[in-house]
Amino acid sequence: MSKTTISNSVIRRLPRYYRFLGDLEANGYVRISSRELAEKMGLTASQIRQDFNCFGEFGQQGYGYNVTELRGEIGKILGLDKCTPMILLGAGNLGRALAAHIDFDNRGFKLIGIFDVDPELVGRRVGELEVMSSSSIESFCHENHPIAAILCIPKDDAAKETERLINCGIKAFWNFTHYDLRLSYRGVLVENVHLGDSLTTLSYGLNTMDKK
Amino acid sequence: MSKTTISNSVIRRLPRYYRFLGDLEANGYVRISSRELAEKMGLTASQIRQDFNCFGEFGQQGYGYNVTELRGEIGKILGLDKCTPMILLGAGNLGRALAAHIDFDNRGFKLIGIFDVDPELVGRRVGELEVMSSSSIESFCHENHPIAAILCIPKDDAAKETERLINCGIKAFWNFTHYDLRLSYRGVLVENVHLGDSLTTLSYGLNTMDKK
DNA sequence: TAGATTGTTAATCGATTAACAATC
DNA sequence: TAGATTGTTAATCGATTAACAATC
Repeated sequence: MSKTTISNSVIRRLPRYYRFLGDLEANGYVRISSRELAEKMGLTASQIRQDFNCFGEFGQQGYGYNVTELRGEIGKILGLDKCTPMILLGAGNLGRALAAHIDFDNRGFKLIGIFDVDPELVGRRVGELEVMSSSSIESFCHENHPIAAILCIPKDDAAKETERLINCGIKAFWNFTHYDLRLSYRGVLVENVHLGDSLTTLSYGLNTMDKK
Repeated sequence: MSKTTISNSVIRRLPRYYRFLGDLEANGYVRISSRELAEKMGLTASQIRQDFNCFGEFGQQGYGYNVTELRGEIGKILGLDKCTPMILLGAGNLGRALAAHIDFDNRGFKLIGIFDVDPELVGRRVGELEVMSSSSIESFCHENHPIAAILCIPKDDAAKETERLINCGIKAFWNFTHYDLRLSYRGVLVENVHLGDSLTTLSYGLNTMDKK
């Protein structure tokens, strides 16, 4: 029976399931059991069945799960059949790399605008888009109604620009800023990516390893 | 009393403590109580005290914690006083952006070499370094002994290159590949960063928000 | 000394794992 | 039908929160 509230731990595992199921599909798998999937992913079969059953009954007793079907269901749960318009603030190294590197289409988004304050960068081509001046964000949003935004701007601008984007109708932030975005406007989402923190945990690991 | 095994949840919070304490220090804070820090970080005072006490007694009853001192202790725990030599594999968009964008020095690392298979990229300057040919990895490692590596290479090369780097003495991987690095060579660390998965959870959030 | 706040133990909460009846 | 594997309930484990004695 499907649950009403899904725990964060489950949500974080969904994209990974989706990814593994895609690989299995590409390798010609038609069916898979929770036991076999657990083995491949380094989880327990119990956990996998619990996770899926948060959303419905996708399997069949005695058979397992149909790979394509299950992947489709998880894709729908993740909203990957959608195509939410997204903009990027900050066309520096990282911003440009994300614009070029991320497969937005297969993750439920479409990148439709890139902005920077630096006149040197304005007009520069990044993939299919041309960097626009930050001053035109309002008019652009008024016309094109993006719903999500990537933040690749300096820490000190983050609070101000976020406020501004919320006023432009942005509802979801993918934040690469060194600023901990933790706003609680009702109905505004934040996904913080602290690459520095991630690297730091690696340093911790090496440090404690040495001491053993 | 300090614990022997530290849970992963605690470890993941350490870099964030370190970051917040840095901000506090920059803003002239000398002391802070667990209650006040909890408020700023969106945690509970209990949790903060529990976390710190995994490593020792850093506070003082009736006073709280000395900001600079506590930050220093956490920095030491994280190994930020070290300077582990690190190399980068893959000088594409993302690789170059990381090389330029990440503050390695303040996270316990030093980037000392960048490699790519593409002859077009070899010789290109990225920050202070020049991209080298992947074929010279072995000789470079033999001479310079890097301990950590960033993987920004295609998914299909990940398994092979990882193996190769382990043979060169690499002990820690910061993996941006779409490949789930989950090797269990004794004494080899992996930090997987799945940017696509992170964006996908944002899609999930928007998708479920809409349905309410 | 009185007030504040830690370090630490006990209680609660939530997530993972185990078990098993239901059923394909 | 027998074997396999799910969906789901119960048991366990771990992490978070609450409480409070110790002490600055």
